[in-house]
Amino acid sequence: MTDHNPDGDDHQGSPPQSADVVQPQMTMHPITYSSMPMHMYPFPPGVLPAAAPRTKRRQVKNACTNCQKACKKCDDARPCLRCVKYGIAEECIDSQRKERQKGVKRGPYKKRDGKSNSVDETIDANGQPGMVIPPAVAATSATPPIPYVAPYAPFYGQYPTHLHKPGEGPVYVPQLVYAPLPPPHPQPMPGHGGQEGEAPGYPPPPYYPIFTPYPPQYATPYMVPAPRPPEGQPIPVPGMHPGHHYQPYPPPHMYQKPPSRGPDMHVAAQHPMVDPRRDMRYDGRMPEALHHGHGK
DNA sequence: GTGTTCGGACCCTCAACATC
DNA sequence: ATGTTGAGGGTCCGAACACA
Repeated sequence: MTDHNPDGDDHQGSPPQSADVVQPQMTMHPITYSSMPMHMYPFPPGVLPAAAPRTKRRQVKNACTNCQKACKKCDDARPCLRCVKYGIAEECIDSQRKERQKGVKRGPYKKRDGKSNSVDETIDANGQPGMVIPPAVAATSATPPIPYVAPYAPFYGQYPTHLHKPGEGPVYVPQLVYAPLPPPHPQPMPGHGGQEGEAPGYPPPPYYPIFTPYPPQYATPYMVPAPRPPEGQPIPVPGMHPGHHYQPYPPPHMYQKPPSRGPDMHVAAQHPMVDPRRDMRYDGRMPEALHHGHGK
């Protein structure tokens, strides 16, 4: 509608692929916030707004036929994560979309009350320009959600915007955001630093996505506030490097196990840093029986 | 406990419409 | 030309169910 996503079809820099296993032709798997419903963003406790507004979920532009049939989350890559997971990568093709019908007459528009819809301004909380409030955010709430409001964020992170168009590079704006969890077993990632064409999607150990979408309750123990930069110093544009934001990794027992339910959750158990509902990983199991015809 | 199905809420796209 | 509106049509969450 009038809303737009603050997070785009972001293609974050990604950890190096491990080509041998699941991704014969690795394409980018936007496993980051693009595949992460915004209501799942990791807020540390105590910082989470009392009544955290439900945030929008992201959708891919075009789901593959398999995901479409199964009504499951797809992603932009082909093969998509889900198809890869179920070993049907070769069947992972874009579904056909109907042509939008034209010539549909519409009645006159209602005027918005109060008229002027000039919402988003690039004025930050200090009254300084530079803090870009994504249109959707600004337009949908009188008080912008936390990630965009505070002059200084409790945590620094990177929030890919949706302001770029296909063909353009993603636009990253330093945002007031909470840092993601680190991987449980940090390992040197060869050539890491966000490589193009990489698939953060299914990193067999030791590779893990930098962004690990976790529900808040599972994402708290090690998140620490990023230090406020010294006076006069610019707010650092955070990289996706855990070292910017985290305390040392906790022992595995400190991880809470996500609620187990459904097949995807099973995968999670093997990859504790993964919220499988948002971000499945290949586990070599057979594909589910894809039901046919949803009749919608 | 794990895997599948699917209703329906949610989201995106984009043509029609409105305003400058 | 540019901005806004809002409906069409797609995505996928999450509850319910089935199965091992």
